[in-house]
Parts: sequence; structure tokens; C-alpha cells
Amino acid sequence: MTRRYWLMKSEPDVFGIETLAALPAQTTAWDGVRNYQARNMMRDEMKLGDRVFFYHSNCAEPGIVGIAEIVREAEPDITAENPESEYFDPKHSAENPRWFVVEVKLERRLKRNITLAEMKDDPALVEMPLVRRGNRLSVMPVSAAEWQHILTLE
DNA sequence: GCCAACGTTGGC
DNA sequence: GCCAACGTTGGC
Repeated sequence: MTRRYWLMKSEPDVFGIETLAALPAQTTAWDGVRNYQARNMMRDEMKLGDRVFFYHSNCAEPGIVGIAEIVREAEPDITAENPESEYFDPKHSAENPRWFVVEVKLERRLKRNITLAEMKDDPALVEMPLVRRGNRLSVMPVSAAEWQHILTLE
């Protein structure tokens, strides 16, 4: 089975890598994804053992700050069932779930922040959706070659 | 805080 | 099914 690679964005003001690192099992359900493309990848393509770049977005220095692993495949996002939650969606139900989570576990933090700015300037990474103009996907695939290359930047 | 780019919604 | 209006994302 081929292990795949991903990048997932999170806003450090909302849920940063420090938050994940502070959790008992350094594990969290990746909830609140409300974009169909991102959902489809989480629901249909992410498999146990896949690895993930943890990316900080909407902050002073956007970039990759850690590596995580998929430790549980897709299941319904219960925040969508909770009217009190900001992620509530009346079109979602337990019987007919619309939104899903995967569970991710922190593998390690990177020694430094590999910034969006340097990735944008890197000829080896021009194909990454991350550096393409206007891309707003919060979950995106990373090729094996890109994964390896980014790790050499650390 | 601005705004480009994109996704979603809803009237027709 | 089209598309204008609106909302959101997220870099800068």
C-alpha cells in the first residue's frame, strides 16, 4: 500500500501546532472542514498511515511547522450536528452525514518554519496547489517528490 | 485592514 | 441551468 502525503491548513490563533502538541495523545479530530473538495479528499482518499504537513495559515509567517499522521480514517463530523457549534449545518445528520473528520496525530514539529514565501520561490514546488494563486483549499495533496524536497529544506 | 480569488446561494 | 450577489479565505 502506497502511503500518500497531504497538507492541512490551520490558523494558529484558532488551533496551532502548539495546541496539538499540548494534547495528551497529541491527537485530534480535524473538524470544521466545510468545503466539498477538501471533504472529498478526507472522506475518500486519506488512509491510515498517510502523512500530513501541518501548515499555519492566516498569520504573520504562513508555512509548514510540523508533520502529522492519519491515525483514524473518515467518520462523521459531529460538530455539524450541534446547533451550538459554529460548524453546525442543518443539512447534516447522523443518518445522512455531509461532513467528515479524520484523526491526526502529531509526529513531530519541524526544526523551523518552512515558509510559504520560500516555497513560492522554489522551482521544485511550482506545481503545488499551495503556491498557486488564489488557491484556498484547506486540505490538499502533496506529491512524494514535493514531500521529500520540502524535508530537505528543513 | 485591504482585496483578489474563489465557493455558495438563490432568483429567474 | 445561468449568473449576480454575497460570503469566506488567506496573503500581504
